[in-house]
Amino acid sequence: MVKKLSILNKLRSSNLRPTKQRVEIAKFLFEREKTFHFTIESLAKSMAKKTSKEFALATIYNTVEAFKKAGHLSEVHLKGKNNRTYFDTNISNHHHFYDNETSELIDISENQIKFEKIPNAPNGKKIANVEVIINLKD
Amino acid sequence: MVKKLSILNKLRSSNLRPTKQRVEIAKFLFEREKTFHFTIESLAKSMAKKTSKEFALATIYNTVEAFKKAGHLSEVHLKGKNNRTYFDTNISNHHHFYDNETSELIDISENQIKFEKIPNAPNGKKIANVEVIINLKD
DNA sequence: GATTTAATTTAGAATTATTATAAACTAGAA
DNA sequence: TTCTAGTTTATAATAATTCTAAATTAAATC
Repeated sequence: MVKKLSILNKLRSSNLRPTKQRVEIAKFLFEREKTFHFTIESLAKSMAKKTSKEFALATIYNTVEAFKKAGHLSEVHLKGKNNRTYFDTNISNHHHFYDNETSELIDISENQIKFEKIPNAPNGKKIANVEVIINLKD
Repeated sequence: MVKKLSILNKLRSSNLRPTKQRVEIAKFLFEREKTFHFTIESLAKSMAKKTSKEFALATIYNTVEAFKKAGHLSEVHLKGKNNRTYFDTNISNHHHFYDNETSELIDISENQIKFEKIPNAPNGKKIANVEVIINLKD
């Protein structure tokens, strides 16, 4: 009951009408202990399993985009071999392990990586943020 | 003449027949002082300018793929906002600045970044390599 | 609770990057 | 010169994503 409420608040406070679809997706994505990585395709499959009537793919796209805009999700700027866009429920500044074999992402919290040396931004630019991807192999 | 020859050698030693198209593309990509970043689209445009008869897009794809397989090009595993695949004539281990506004990449050599702290690979995995992307803003 | 309205969902078409196909062409061997 | 396998090419196919316009629905108003 508490969780359900916080989902509704999360949606409402972001000016997103808590429709059946958004609530279902939000519950699936945000009612978790750990951070969660997914693609549109994997999310669509998960929602199809969870509910009898499956959601339109466009709704998955719309909802994820809306959640991203609202700051509840972040997009991972990684081009894996499967060419799918990854999303992450972890919206804090952080890094990733990436396993190209399994296409799996694992979070690395910001404080697990420290730089001894890093270059300055070129000419008139500033550093917006630093993303580290540690590619894994067997 | 020397340059032309090294291009021919580069192709032949990779078991790539030095066709007109491959030689033209290779000259454009590899006869440079600095490292060069491009997308299929930008390369196609450049080749169209350079030559009267433009190359088939499939040839650009085929050639870039062949050069990549031969180890003359590397693919940048970055998903920018334009959703194009970037290639890099710098095939050594290195890092990048990325300007999301202009979609421009700038190389950072490996020795310009040093880690004070980095996590171990999970479970049975090993670290294949580490890619750092420094996102820029104005 | 019924009515209204604007937001949302939906199916399907459109778009975009990339890959596959199969016919025409060509480098290099014989 | 002839032959053949490797290449190029135009075009079709595929795959992820976005667009569109009609149907549905949340929630405000009566």
